[in-house]
Amino acid sequence: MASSIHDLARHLNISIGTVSRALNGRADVNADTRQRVLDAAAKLNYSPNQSGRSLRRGSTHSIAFMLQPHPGDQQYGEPFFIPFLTGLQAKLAESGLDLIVVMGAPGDYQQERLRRVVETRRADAVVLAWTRREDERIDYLTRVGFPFATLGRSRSGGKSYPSLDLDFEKAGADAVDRLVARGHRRIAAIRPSLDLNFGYLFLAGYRKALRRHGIAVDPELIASGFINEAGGYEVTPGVMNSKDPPTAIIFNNDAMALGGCKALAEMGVRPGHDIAVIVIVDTPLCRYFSPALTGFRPPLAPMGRRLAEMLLASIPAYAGEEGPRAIREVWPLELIARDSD
Amino acid sequence: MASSIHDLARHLNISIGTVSRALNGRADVNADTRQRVLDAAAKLNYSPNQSGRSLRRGSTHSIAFMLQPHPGDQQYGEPFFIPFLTGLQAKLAESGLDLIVVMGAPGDYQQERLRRVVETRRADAVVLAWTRREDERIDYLTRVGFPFATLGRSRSGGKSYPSLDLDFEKAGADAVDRLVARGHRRIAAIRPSLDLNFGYLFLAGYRKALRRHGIAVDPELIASGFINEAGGYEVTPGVMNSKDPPTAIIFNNDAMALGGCKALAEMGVRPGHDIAVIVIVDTPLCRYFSPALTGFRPPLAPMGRRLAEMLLASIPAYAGEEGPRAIREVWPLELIARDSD
DNA sequence: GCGTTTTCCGTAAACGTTTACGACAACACA
DNA sequence: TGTGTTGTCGTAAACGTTTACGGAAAACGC
Repeated sequence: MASSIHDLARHLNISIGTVSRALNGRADVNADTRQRVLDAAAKLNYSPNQSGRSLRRGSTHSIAFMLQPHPGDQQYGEPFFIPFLTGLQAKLAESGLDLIVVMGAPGDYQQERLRRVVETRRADAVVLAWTRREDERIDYLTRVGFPFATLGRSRSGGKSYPSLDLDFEKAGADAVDRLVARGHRRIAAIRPSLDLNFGYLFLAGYRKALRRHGIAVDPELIASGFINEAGGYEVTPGVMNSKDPPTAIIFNNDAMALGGCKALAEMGVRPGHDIAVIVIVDTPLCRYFSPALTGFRPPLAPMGRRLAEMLLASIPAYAGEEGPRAIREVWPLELIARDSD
Repeated sequence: MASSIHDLARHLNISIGTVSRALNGRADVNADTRQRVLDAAAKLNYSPNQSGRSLRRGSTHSIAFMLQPHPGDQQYGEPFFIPFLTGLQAKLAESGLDLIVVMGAPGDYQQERLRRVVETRRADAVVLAWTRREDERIDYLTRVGFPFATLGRSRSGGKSYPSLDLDFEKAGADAVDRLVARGHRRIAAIRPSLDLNFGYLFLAGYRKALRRHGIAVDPELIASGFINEAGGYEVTPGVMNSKDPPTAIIFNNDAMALGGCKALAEMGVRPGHDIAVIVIVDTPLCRYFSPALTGFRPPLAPMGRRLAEMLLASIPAYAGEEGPRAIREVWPLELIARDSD
């Protein structure tokens, strides 16, 4: 059914070696025969068998992105990644690479899946997201020497791999600065319960800025929950019912903010009027919420493109003349002022 | 670095044929040697090279899901699919199959990517989502005889392939019934502009129910926009400014509803007070919105599992004794009453 | 004219599996 | 003792590529 390189060779009465060389643009083939091969390939609708090619070349020509629902996030997922993946895909496609997203079951933190991808050599490299402070995936990949890049930083694995992250620490501090400038002194922080590194960084920036303003950090104003609507909803009443309630809340992401605002509404407190709200990782949801939520919008698609570049630059086969190198970048996060603070 | 079947054979002093048979659980191998092979495989951390295996078997042991941002939906994506994919993955994993998600660039409607997957034999079957009324992807796949299943119906391709869909027509009608029972006669419908089949079905149900109640369908109350927040936001003022404005709006999905509610808020009309709102495809967003939006929640994870079963049942190699068959199902959509209508 | 280089192409091995086939031993049965 | 059966294993081919190697013919230098 599908035509192979042998079909082409038979059809043209030449050897398969020549066909392969013609197709792969090698120099030692007559311009004339090359054209004939190309024409025949188009006519017979030939495209190379991926398995045969990978087997021989020892590379799959594809990059894997690990995607996995979090525990406590069974119901819906993270729209965050789609534009990121779009950018990633676009850049990889320019180098003729395919992006495959491998799904895992919720909760098992990818170790199993990751091993499977690596050991069955399903991809030439992987991209990790939602890095943790100490990340066993990173340890594993560096240990076995498998190429990878991360969206987000980690303390694991040294500086040997490319990574791209947003400056959540600065965003946390900026949010505090903005709120303090508007007269707030009681500022709550709501972050994910998992040890995701961006939650940690955000909190570090929050703490630092508070201290800089001479405001004591009050543990009662810091809460953590699942990184979704339910998490924000469950955790917000706790900080509101503290002895000295906050006049402002910073949420780590949009879903938590949505849940939190629901809880606030049920308590009769209106975001933007009775309390200020800022969200760190903002999405279109924030813009279309009422009141529109002030937040920091990540440039996801450009980040995807850039991380693809960085990954490629770290792999000997794709790195340019400068040779392979592990680029690490941290991008600023820009505040978009809206109506909620 | 990675151990092959030859390494195992050398290590155990037996032939590669026997090793392979032992690993694959064939009958003609001594129970004793089988155990030794299994032990050695575990010890040497062996796992089969996917390319070699696919090449020989002629199958990749993986199923592809095509994911692609829509035009006009550049910025963020559709969280809808994550739980669906989780269910799909879980079921496929039980049969030892991998799920790979192949990303495309926004807007090109997958044709190119799909051809690539099929022609390079990257997967044994594909799963399509967001089916259109006439769907060239389906035409293509039936034409070349490549196995597939769809989430959603289509008029293309006859009844030769498995499909699972939700009863959007009934949901549309149910929404109208509910609103009419509560005294509404001016009911607007806001749906996606693309010819996605679920938008079409929803509108058909809406029309039918309206007629059943003796209410004329007013074209001014029907609008279509991009299937995201921006789409709902842009289109809602139009129907509100019609000569005889609606007292109720049915949105096709949560993102459009969010954008629409934003537009309503800016016009000073409050969902749940001044106007009734129902959304057809509801997500956690609807629950945590204020007011909580009445909607129809799709059981996404079970749908994923079921579609995997149906796909497997349609492929000779995986179908049971009944032989391959194309199961088609339409599931009911259950209304969850909340505060917005 | 001869020797040397260049151009182009065919041959065959290799990548890691799976599997049809046959070989051999052990055993059963007459 | 001969014949057939059963259990276990090795051999080798095959899947579709890529590529090192060598060879034939053409082109070139003198």
